[in-house]
Amino acid sequence: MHEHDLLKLENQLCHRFYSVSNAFTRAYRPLLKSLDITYPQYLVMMALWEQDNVTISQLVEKCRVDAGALTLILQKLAQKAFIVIKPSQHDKRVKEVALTEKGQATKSEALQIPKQLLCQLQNLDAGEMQQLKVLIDKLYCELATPQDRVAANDS
Amino acid sequence: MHEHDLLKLENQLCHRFYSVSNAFTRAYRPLLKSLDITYPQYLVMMALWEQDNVTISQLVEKCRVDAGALTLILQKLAQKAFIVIKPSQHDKRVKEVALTEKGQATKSEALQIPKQLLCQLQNLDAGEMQQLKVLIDKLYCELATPQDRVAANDS
DNA sequence: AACATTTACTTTGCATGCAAAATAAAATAA
DNA sequence: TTATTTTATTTTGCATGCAAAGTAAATGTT
Repeated sequence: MHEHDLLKLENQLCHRFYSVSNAFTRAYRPLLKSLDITYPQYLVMMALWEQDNVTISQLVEKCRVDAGALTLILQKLAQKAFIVIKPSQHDKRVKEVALTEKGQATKSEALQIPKQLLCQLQNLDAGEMQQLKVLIDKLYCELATPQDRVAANDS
Repeated sequence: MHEHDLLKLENQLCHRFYSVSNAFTRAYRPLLKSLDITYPQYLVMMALWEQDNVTISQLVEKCRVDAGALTLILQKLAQKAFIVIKPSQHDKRVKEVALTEKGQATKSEALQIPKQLLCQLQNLDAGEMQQLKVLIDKLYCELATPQDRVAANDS
């Protein structure tokens, strides 16, 4: 590859991730509409369905959502009565996030979402899907800042 | 995989793209700082370095940036004197985007960017990089809306 | 105990990303 | 030609993503 080609868009891995990530958000939007949540809010809900009663910093680590943005996301999920946010008893700095009954109940509806999306990805077989996951995880570990990397390896 | 696992974050391809895409943006920021441009602005500049004097809709298609957002991005690149935007002679609806001398000259500086970023990705060999690109392109074709897909196949 | 430091979040300011509505000009139809 | 429709781009309103500054509470230090 000539030096000149280094700046071509089609050679950029980053541009592929940019395109696909945005495409995912657009693809999820109609599926999430009936739940009345956005894609980042969906990430948070998935984390909570997997493990309830967690702190905000645990959500930041698991969802890889910006902490500042998460403050607003959680406020909106609380407004919609999916979650409740309460200060921790032991440490007043810490806030704990818990699913409400509505939040828990929504999980069964949400189970349809991945199924519907997978229908749009018939082109990729399970093996390719797995390959992608492995390669992307490898990529993330190198790309993430040192702090992020520590968090990623812990999980 | 149990139905229950369908909603686990670690099983979501979308979350991987979300994480990596954001990580790319953060990784590029310090490299782009000396050029005084943001990551989306960099995408537009790469497109222009590859082909100058293009219309806005051509940039939308090539960069896969939202048209509404592109209006602002182009305004900022014009403010910084990287580009000039002028209405087309033949069709007053169309606007043509052209690099200024400064915009052209910046290309040689920008050549350092991909090199610096690749240094952070030593973990992936050329073969894995290529695999990733192929798989992601395949994914994009399925994920993109019908309109997007037409555009992707044209290029 | 009093001060400095670290930690967990929130706030702020700026830059998109996105859908949907709005504009203006060109192409078509009647 | 006039009315209708399509096309290219912009505007609007809302939701992040991000770095950096700000807060308040817990820890550590002297």
